[in-house]
Amino acid sequence: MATLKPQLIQGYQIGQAALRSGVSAANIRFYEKEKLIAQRATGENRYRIYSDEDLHQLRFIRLLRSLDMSLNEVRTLLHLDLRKKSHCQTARDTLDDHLGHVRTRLAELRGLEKDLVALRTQCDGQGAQCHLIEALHDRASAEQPKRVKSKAHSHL
Amino acid sequence: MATLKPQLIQGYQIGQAALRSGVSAANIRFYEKEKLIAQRATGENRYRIYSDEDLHQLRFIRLLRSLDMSLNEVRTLLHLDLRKKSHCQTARDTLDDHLGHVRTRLAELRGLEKDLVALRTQCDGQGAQCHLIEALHDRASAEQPKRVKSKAHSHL
DNA sequence: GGAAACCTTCAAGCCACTTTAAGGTCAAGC
DNA sequence: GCTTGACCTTAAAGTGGCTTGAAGGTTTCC
Repeated sequence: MATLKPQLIQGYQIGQAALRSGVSAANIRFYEKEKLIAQRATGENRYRIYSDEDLHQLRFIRLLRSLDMSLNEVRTLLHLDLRKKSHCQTARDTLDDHLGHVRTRLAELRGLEKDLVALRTQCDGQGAQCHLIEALHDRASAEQPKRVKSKAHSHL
Repeated sequence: MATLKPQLIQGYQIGQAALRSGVSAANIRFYEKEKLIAQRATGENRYRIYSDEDLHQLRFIRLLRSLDMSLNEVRTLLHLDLRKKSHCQTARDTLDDHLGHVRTRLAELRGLEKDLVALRTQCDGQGAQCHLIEALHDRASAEQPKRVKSKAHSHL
């Protein structure tokens, strides 16, 4: 059982930081390697030590990732200075861009759902009236090879 | 410029198969390696040759992929016999499973959209009234590290 | 002093491809 | 016959955002 131990004077070891930030230890190391967070390995035994501010940054990253932003978008937002007008603009643009990606993907998925529901009606579940597989093959025959998959932000 | 050349007596080379199926040549080779399609390299010069039936199968795979099914789901559906009742059941289950994934992802994305729109209102675009970055940091502080990312079908 | 529970690095695996490198084959034109 | 260029071949590495595993070091408790 992983538990929340009392804070050390110097800070939290990676396991506690993981527990308290919701970012796994391996993932924290990964973010460090990707330079999303600073290196925190200290001298003596090479254990990483994190402060409450570090925890905040980890939660911030987790929030942006939960909004499905890419690590590059996260990187952009991480280095913003609240006071600069140009940085406000950057934040807004990043958010707008991302909202665009999400809406595009939403439209695609709604189309998918419609297609799948339509296919689903081809099968009554009893076997006697199942034209599902035929329907799939018919569609394949009817398909014209025009479309190109959009690859940007396909992780959505 | 890639064009539709007349069919060879024996069939299509991989480039023509790609053009006519909508699956890229490299991807066709990849599907062969993954055993979604049979090996088609012939004797003399080791060029692959595809028949119209092969093209149909490629289009079938492309259709299922455009419905965002995983290669494993595609594999399942590829080997079904239309006449067997149990296979109808399998097809139906696969489709239902997949519909479930799509709907889950749709719900997630709708939540994301809502969150992003809410954040977006924090910025008026003039800089003077921008609380976007503060809002993001406030959220990070408020977040409780409970959630676990669902990894199954995360490609949706 | 020994076991459990931490921590470390480095490498590989996941998915569905795409891209690159280095080279073989073939038809047309000179 | 020789070149040019458009095909084709394989194998390997890159993409993104992680997770998992191996092999070992450290710390703490009994």
